[in-house]
Amino acid sequence: MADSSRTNKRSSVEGEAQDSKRIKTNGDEKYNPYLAHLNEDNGNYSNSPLDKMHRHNTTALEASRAEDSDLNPWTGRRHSENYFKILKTRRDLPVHKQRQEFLDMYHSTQILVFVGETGSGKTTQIPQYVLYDELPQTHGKLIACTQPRRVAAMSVAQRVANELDVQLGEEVGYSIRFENRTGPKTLLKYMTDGQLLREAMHDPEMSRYSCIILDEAHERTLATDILMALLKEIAQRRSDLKIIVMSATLDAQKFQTYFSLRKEDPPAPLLAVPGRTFPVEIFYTPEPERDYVEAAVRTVLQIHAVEPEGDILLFLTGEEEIEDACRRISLEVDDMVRESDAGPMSIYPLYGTLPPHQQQKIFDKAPEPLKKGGRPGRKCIVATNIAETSLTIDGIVYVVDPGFSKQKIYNPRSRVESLLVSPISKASAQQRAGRAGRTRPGKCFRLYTEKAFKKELIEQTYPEILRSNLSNTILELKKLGIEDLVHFDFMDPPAPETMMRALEELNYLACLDDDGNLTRLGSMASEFPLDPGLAVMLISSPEFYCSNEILSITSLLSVPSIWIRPNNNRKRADEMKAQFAHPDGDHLTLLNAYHAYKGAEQNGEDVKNWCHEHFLSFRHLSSADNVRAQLKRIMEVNEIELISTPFQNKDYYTNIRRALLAGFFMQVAMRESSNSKVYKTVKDDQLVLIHPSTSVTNTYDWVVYNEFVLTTKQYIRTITNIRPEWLLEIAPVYYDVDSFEKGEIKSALVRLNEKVRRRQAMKGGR
DNA sequence: GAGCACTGC
Repeated sequence: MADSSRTNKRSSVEGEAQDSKRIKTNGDEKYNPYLAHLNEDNGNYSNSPLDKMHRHNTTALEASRAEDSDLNPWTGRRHSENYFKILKTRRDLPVHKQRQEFLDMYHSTQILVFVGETGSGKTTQIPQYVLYDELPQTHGKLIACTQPRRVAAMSVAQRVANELDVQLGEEVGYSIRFENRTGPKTLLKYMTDGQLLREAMHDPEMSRYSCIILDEAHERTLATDILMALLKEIAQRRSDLKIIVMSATLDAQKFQTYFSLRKEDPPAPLLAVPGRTFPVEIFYTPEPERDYVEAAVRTVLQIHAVEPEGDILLFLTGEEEIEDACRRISLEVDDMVRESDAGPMSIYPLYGTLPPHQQQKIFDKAPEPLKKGGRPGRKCIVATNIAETSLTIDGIVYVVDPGFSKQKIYNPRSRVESLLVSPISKASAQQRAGRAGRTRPGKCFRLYTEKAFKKELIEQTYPEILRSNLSNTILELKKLGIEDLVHFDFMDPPAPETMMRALEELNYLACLDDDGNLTRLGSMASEFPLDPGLAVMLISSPEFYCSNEILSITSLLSVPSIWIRPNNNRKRADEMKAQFAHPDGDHLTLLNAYHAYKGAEQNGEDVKNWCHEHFLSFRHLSSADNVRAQLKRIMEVNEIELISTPFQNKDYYTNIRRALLAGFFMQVAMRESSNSKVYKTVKDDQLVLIHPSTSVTNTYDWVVYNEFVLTTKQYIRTITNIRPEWLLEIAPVYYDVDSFEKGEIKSALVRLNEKVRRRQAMKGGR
């Protein structure tokens, strides 16, 4: 059956392929097979086994033959010995057995859903199967495979380049922020999902690609969700574009249903490949645990006492909890070694803000027995969710899962994103358990009851799109040409209130006009990889004669904090920070620190050392520098002037403070009353305190703040003193007195208006 | 007088 349908299609497909050969698709003669002989190192298409293959009508056998040949069909060079070694292991992967089945399905449909568990080889193999069927060199369109994380895009691209026996950056490449390793010969490109989205803003039809593979779609990152919706639309206009959605098994059906293009269409076809993992035995507690950290520590010690050799992975929710648990485990293990001859244990904390060299330590070997023939040592890693997806550690046999993680939640009413310790989902619990079975059969100890697992845990973690502020997303979608956001076909549509809040904010920022259309400012703002407020501030900054400085501040605000404050040296760190402090605000303090850093660099100092001495993060300062360079390029393209007020000019800092308001006029707070430390945010009247990390010692009546943080109390963090008159001048629409509820802020604005009017009248009278 | 789940452009 399958064979005859393939033969039937052959004629028409062949016609297409020849057509596309005649057309020079991308203006680069290297891609035109008729000119290929002019190109010495790329001229083997005419003898290549690929020549006999017909696009969208190839077989697994043909591909295998091409792969087996002495000459590399993609480069014309002789295959290395290593290539054949790798080829052999590739053919042992579970996915290999289904290559023909995959091709049959790929040929018969425009969109297909592919599920494969870890170890199936889907991320490396499927794009290569597609490559041997798409034959991109005949028509010049690329194959893209997206990943949620940069490291994955880089390492998988390297792996696949090795498998195909080509140089990374040539036929196989990757593209991530700050690094594009692709070239004119590139046929297969790994990239982050965010990067593809950014490309789409300039190429909304994604016309450079003939096939787009979305990997790890089950993670449901914001970018993946937008891409899915976008691709679903594009697919209806571009019948030549193929789409593969790759996911873990659990939610395959949801993807299938979603990717049925029209209501009357059947669900998108599904291909499933088994993974290669070992069984993991699950244990539950008979009763709910009151204190999960305590229970987790106890469980780890118990494993160490009675279970055979094998490393332990414990999931907790954050840095503090992890460091605390590590200390407690370490003390107890010392006792066990002394009292009951237990084996040694190395304990490693693991969380995202840990510097990379400390993260690397988790890959150290487990310790040797203390004496010859003694009880074996083991490794215990205490990690956040980072070990659930981003980092895989081989050798884990025991997983301890208390069932919690910190999750971002967004409250559209108060417009606050915050982190909350919440129960994980079933999918997460399953993923965590799976970490125990990567190298041999393992055990997972869940510190909750089986009933709680079945009845209380939700199936899937809510996708990010339902838990985020969408201002940035909405701006991107407008730039992508989506007019009707209300009917835009998201897999999980965000709450209308979240959308309304985003539209409202973008309207106040003048990125959208009153009809919801993208303005010139909005279009320009979308070019920057920044939140809309920051982008608008940056674009407006030449009007305040300080775009150089605002560019620096913007970069510093878009990287993690540059201030280091070690627990054992807080005082010294604070003293150092005070050296950079500007009395008027933290934004200016940041700028001072950055200028000092650049100064040290220009003086030829050892900057790493200089940062260390000044309790500044070299890592984050240099990444701010990277961001600055990228933003600067975008400014130049958009002809946004780079200017400074001379430092000697008395308005140097005033201009910067005023410029901050151009993007952050909605993030202003007024002191509740003189002699109070409590502030009230404008319009939404939240009572807040200034975050203790501030370098500002004076108490000002009006401040602009960078972020609202909800922890033990409500704080505003990174603040700068402003004059309220500036608000009337810079954001007159937002500060229209009539739009304010009755209260202190409204009265203050009324008084302010009168003052301004009096002053103008006096000027006019003179 | 706090804290920083994790990504990404």
